[in-house]
Amino acid sequence: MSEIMVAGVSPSDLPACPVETTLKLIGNKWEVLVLRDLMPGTKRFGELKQSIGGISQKVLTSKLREMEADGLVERRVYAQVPPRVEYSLTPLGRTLKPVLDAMEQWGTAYKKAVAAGR
Amino acid sequence: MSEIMVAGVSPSDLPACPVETTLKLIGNKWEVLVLRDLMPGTKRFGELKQSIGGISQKVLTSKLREMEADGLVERRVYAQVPPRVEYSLTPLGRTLKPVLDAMEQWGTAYKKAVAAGR
DNA sequence: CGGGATCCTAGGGGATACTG
DNA sequence: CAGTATCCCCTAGGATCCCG
Repeated sequence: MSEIMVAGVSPSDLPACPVETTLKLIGNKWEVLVLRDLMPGTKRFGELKQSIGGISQKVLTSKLREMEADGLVERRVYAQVPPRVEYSLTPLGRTLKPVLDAMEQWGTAYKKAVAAGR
Repeated sequence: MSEIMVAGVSPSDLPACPVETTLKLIGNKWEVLVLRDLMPGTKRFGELKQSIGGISQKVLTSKLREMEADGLVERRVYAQVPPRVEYSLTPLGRTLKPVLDAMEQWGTAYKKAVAAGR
């Protein structure tokens, strides 16, 4: 990750604890789900809304804006009508894959334990 | 994790997606921080409140109760006065270490990038 | 289609006071 | 000390309507 640019963020904005730092960027349920659904590749706004499921467009819009401002997500607008807007992860956003993987693996193991253990 | 007992949870309570399953249990900022601070070992209520920082005792109590109900945290009460209550992670709770580690590593790398890259 | 702009509500969460 | 019990606030987030 050493070559990733992190514009507009001063170290003093960040908590001392690394875990809290991570929470500042993806401490919200919706943010994690956006990450999950963009990890495989680019998606349009509507696709994202569908695949996340249960999110309102207002919230999805605002989360995407936040994540864009944080440098995790890239927004590409195509000048055509009807509008086409595509979202994808930035290189920085993709560095979060290990976190997502850990969550996915734990969830899988937990579900297995629940199914078997009781 | 195959030998962990997960009482009182039916598979139908859980989302299909493993990531969402994980979010159901530790999708909250405070829950992650409780996990972080109990990972090294047992702590008393007051210690926990201090080390987490910025959490009210009402919220801490309720989060600990939830996590206890979810089988992540164990609560041990010592019959003495003044009361002594100790919290620790259950074996199941400890299986979340990889998730916490991933978050910690990402946060560390990110902070380094922010400090250097700009 | 992708979103602004509004309006509105549930409930997460703080502050304070009291108790075993 | 570790809660429980209130009161209260605020804002995350849903629903709707409109617009380029």
